[in-house]
Amino acid sequence: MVDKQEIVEGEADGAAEERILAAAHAVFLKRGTYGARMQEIADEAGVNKALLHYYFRSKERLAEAVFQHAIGQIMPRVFGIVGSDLALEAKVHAVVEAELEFFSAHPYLPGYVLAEANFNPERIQKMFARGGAPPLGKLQEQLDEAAATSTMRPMRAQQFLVNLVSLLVFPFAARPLLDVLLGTGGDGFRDFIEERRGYLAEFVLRGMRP
Amino acid sequence: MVDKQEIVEGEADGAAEERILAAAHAVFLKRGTYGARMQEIADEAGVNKALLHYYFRSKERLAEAVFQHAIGQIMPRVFGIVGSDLALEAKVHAVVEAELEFFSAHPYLPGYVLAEANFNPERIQKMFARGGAPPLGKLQEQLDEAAATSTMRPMRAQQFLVNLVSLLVFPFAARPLLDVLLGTGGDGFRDFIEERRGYLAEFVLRGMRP
DNA sequence: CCATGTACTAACCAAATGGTTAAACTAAAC
DNA sequence: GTTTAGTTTAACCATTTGGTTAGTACATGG
Repeated sequence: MVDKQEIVEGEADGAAEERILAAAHAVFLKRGTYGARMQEIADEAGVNKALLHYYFRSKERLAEAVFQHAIGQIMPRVFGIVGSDLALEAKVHAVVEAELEFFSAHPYLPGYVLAEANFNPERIQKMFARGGAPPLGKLQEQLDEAAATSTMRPMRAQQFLVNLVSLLVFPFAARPLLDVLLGTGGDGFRDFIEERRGYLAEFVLRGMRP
Repeated sequence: MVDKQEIVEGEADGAAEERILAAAHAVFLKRGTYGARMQEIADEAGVNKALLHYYFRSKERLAEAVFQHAIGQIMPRVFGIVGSDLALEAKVHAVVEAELEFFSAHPYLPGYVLAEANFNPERIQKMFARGGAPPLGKLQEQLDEAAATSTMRPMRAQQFLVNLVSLLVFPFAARPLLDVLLGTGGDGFRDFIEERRGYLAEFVLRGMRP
């Protein structure tokens, strides 16, 4: 048994399958699930269209794999921070860093995920049917503690997290709009985001002050 | 020339055209532009499919009409407030009220607009090519004034507006996700939004404090 | 009452699209 | 060398989809 080497038509290992998934990721994120064409994905992967169905039975299944892969890259990180033992302030800073860094590297992702969630809500329900909720227990304790000592105003963890995530995700999801409405084309947008990186965490925490 | 009266097959006035636009609005918002089917729009409007092409030449044109109609309902309102002579605090409160009220009545709209902007950025560029930018001059003056008197931290109007809009729009755009992740189904979401209505304006303003 | 322009529809069409099939190629097992 | 099992493809298919066409119905205006 050769451990992963050169192959002629069969390239290598699971290379074709991975290339298909990567190509599907690119095409789905750019065009959306309904706008994406199986042929375009095949072309992008340098593979016959039938092979897509060989590895992923249908477009629907392929879309599921891509969606799960997409959210699987960022949601666990954020949930990990939120549920950690970090202090409240540290959590906010950590989430800001994690999301801005990640979305800067994957700018199309937020728009894709939101669109998919809106036009295919059944998939969301199906995927998160069991155990997809963020670990808000610890966060709520911290918020309650801060409220008890009058360090912060009382707030539900859900609201707190949504506020934080809103400020981080929205600019990426609305990027095409911001580019034209605010004139943040190309580098302008990157600068815009960098500016936010510098103040967003404190902005959110200040908003909690009594 | 009869000034707009009853017609037999032609229902009345421009009723058919309006019904088509309304149906298109409903279907496009629910399924997205690529997911929408001309036949479904025709059915929803109770009209032959050919009539869609009679009034709007193509799906693309119909989509443009729907999109323009969609953003034309809310953007001018917000821009009006932002560019008005209201005091900074009043502007924030007014925008919060205006957007939460509007999006509560049109919950699908944010998701649709963002998806459309992402998967069809050319349309955005084309539509806002000339004169679509928000009037930030006045707002920036107010922010500068507040910063000069150390009432608020300095901030660019763009950042300020994006922060405000992020907090207002994101929950609606991400509603299917929040419903399942936070368990805000049906009434839960409405309550969630009502809670925000009570504190968001002050939250944003507090975030600006020095 | 006939010509006219507008609104509307049934039937149709070509292209695109997701999906299938049968065969070919490859590497490893025997 | 032959078999076997996993990959990969060219060709094909049924259906869907946006769009067109030819014609009908009808109110109006001459």
